[in-house]
This record gives sequence, C-alpha cells and structure tokens, in this order.
Amino acid sequence: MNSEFIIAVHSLVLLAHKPDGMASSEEIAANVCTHPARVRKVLGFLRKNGYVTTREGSGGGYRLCIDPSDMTLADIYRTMAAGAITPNWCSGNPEMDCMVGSNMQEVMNSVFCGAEKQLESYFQGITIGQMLSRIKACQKT
Amino acid sequence: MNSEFIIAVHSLVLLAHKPDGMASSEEIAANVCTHPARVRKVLGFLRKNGYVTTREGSGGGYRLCIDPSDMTLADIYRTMAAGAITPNWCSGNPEMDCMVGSNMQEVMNSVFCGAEKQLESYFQGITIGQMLSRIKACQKT
DNA sequence: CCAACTGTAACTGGTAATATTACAGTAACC
DNA sequence: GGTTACTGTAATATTACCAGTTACAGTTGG
Repeated sequence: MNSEFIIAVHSLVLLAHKPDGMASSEEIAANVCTHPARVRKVLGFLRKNGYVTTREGSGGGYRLCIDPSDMTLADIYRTMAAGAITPNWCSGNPEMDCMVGSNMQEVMNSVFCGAEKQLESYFQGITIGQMLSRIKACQKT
Repeated sequence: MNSEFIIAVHSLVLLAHKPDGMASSEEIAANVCTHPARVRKVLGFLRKNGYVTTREGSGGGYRLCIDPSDMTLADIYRTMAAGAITPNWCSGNPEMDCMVGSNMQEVMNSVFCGAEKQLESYFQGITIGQMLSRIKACQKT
C-alpha cells in the first residue's frame, strides 16, 4: 500500500484526537515520522477533497472539517491510493497467437478490478473515529 | 501486487490449457513475456508447494500435478505474495509519548491484517480452472 | 559425449519512492 | 510595516526495489 495513504490516515486521526482539531505540518510530521513537506503535499490532497481546511500564515495549520465518524478509510483510499493493489506489470500480450497469452491481460485485469472493490468495501467499514477508538483501546492495555 | 503472483497464475493456467499439461521454462517465458530464468524461479516455488512437478534434463520441463479446479488464487497468493498489500512503510513510533503516534503502528497493522484476510477470501473463490474458462470466453467474442 | 533442460546465485540498469532543499505567497502580531 | 510562522509547490538528491540478464553447475535422455 501507498505510504501516502498511511500518512493521510494518521494525520486525520491525529487531528480528530486533538481537542481543537488543529495542527501544523511540522507537528504532524513529527508524529507521523516523516518530513513536513510530505505532510503538506498529502494534506493538500485532503483539502482539495474537502476533508480538511487549511490556514496559511502565522498560527496557521490544518483543521479537520468532517465528523470523524463520517469519514471512512474507503474515502481516503479512493483519494490517495486508488488502484494500489493492481500490479503495473503485465504478463502476456494481446497481439500473441496463443489464446492464453493473448487474453491473460484482460482476465487478470478483471480479477484485480474485483479485488479493488473487495478492498474498498472492507475499508468502507472503518471510520477515522473507529481508528481513534482502537488506539485508545491499545493505550489502556 | 507482486509480479511473481502474476507469473505463477499465468504459468499454471497455461499448463492447465496444454493437452499434455507440460511445458519448458522457455516456452512459458515466451507466453508470459519474461525471461526463462524468472519462470524457473517462480515455478521452483510452486514445485516446493506441490503444485507442479519438474523434470530436469533433456525433454524436461514443468507439469501440473493438481486438478485446476482444486487450485485457487488464494493458494498462490499465500505462496508467492503473502503480505503484498501491507505497506512496508510505517508511520509513528511506539517509543513516542503521544498516544496516537505510539499506537498507530499496531492499529494500522491490524487494519491491514484484516485487509489481507478479505483479499484472500476473494481469491479463494477463483480457481485456475475458472481463469481458463474466462479466457476461453474472451476468445469467443 | 552431447544436447536440452532445470536450479541458483550474482550482477546490472532502470524506475519508483522517500527525503530534503528551496523559495514564493500569506496571515497574525507587535 | 517589518518580522515571524506558517502553507503551497516544484525541483533535486538519495535510496530501495524490481525486472532483466548472465553465468554456470547439476541432471537426464539419446
């Protein structure tokens, strides 16, 4: 899976956890363990999709603008990592004489298309709010 | 997805399609569009898992030794690409003070563990025999 | 012995992913 | 109005991974 998916999810959970729902790219980067520039890039995508608002300038940063229980991992997957499990490497070749070799790409494609749908429906069942609950549950033990 | 998974599936479908169920690495490689050495490596794994038998020496090659309708993509996934969708990149750090940053790895891990299971159950419903049927269906149109 | 294979390991080159740097633009605050 | 603290974005290392390739030892049939 795409690391940008991870960064997006982690950032949103962090924002959901903060009392004021706000944080700067530097603060998020320290928590995620990556570079602030990457965080800005990822959260820029999330802004364009309406999941966070940003404020530039001093005292600025990112703020969650959707209820954490209304945002699922499927939303984030579609935004940040659609097609991530479909391989970029292709076997066979449609020009080929052999029936197997010439049609494998198409069949393989339909298989992974189904796999994507399967994965999305799984992610559909997990919200940012639930992620936060799970984290709290970890903490207690 | 791992390209070795693709090569494995393609090779097995090809073997299932051949009347005598047998082919050399060179023949398979030409059909898959890759190098014979890669095919030998992949089919070596399949041999170790009991899906094909090999014969070295002149006139040798690979032969399917399981009924195509008994072999599912899930079997191949577990052999060739287990953990393929779980990211190798980790956010957060268990040593961290913050509750979110310190527990994110564990929670993210459980999420992807579930995703793997979901994917496997999808692959469980697709056999090599069905793949071959789908290819034949493509050919007709 | 020779030819045709498999089984492996090692090396190469290209490409994708991550980290880093840099700087223009913007807003708060004194 | 200047300074400080941010975002937005592009460009540039740097690293890691992956497919392709080569090479050669081992095996088998003729």
